[in-house]
Amino acid sequence: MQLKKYTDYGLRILMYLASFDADDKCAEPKLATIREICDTFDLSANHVNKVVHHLGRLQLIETRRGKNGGFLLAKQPEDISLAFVIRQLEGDEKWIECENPYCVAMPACELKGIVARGKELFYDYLSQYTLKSLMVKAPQLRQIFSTAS
Amino acid sequence: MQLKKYTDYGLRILMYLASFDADDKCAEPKLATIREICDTFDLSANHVNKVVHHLGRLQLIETRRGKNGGFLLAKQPEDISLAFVIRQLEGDEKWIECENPYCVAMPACELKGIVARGKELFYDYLSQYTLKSLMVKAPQLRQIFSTAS
DNA sequence: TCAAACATACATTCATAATGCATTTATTAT
DNA sequence: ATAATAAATGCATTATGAATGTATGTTTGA
Ligand code: SF4
Ligand code: SF4
Repeated sequence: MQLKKYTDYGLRILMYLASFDADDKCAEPKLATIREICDTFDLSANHVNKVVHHLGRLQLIETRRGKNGGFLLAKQPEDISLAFVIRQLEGDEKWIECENPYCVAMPACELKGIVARGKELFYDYLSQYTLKSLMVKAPQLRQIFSTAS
Repeated sequence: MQLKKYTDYGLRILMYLASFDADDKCAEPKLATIREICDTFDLSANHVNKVVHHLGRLQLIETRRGKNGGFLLAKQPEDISLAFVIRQLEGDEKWIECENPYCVAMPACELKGIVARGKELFYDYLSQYTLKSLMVKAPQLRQIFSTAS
């Protein structure tokens, strides 16, 4: 019972982007690159590669190929729901798998419903937070990110 | 992000015991055995063995070795909290691991706290349910369990 | 046309849940 | 006493999926 690193990596990437996004309002924000993220967080380039691609497909970031390419937030931080991000990156599977193999208790089991509602409660709770909620210490984050090797 | 089968097996065992427990109030309830559980749910004997042992250590069931041995509920179903059972069987690790390897964002990261509170919210929600909550269809469960090969 | 950057596909490694096997210990009916 | 039964315990193995690695393709700007 733990979030995948994959999911957390996605959130780190968004936090990274948002922390610099807040920097200059009007100007076109500088694009970040996979290399940059890997250097900052000391992560595997290929893993980050996939997460970035995923975030792109989710339209949370805009990716640009080619020289001087990279990616940037496609929305305002306050419009990026943590519930959405985590649900999508994590996958939305049931927290208990009752088929596969089939459980005889199924027809009369209250448990699966209780756990399913617990899961929804977790996401409901997360839905009150956005990427902006993670930016209360944006200057410190920016400081950390820009000094990290 | 899914509960371990191990955890679900534990809950099935408790449900099994409770469903028959409700049967006769005053008489010493019949003991269930690992073999019985395995036959009913079509599970691996050794896996169930471990879960039963764990439930015993948690004082949720009383185990008896030797001929005519087995196990039975050590408490009333209404005194067995689902939050406790799931937390114990599942293990109580953090849902995001920020050390191992160490994440540079740590000092300024709001995310870890948000997720940790979400986890607690999940368990708070579960704490309003007990094994008895799973017994609303006890007769049907008993029916299923007694007819399952 | 070259180099930089993401896109894509596939292969491999690693962690751990899940399962299997063997033996020991306790209990009780015979 | 003894044999049968059932849980306790320890260790080995397998299966699954996350995590990571390798390779190549594609787009884009200088
Ligand atoms: S016991 Fe209930 S929750 Fe668990 S597998 Fe069976 S039906 Fe699903
Ligand atoms: S980003 Fe925050 S939650 Fe994720 S690992 Fe780093 S400190 Fe922990």
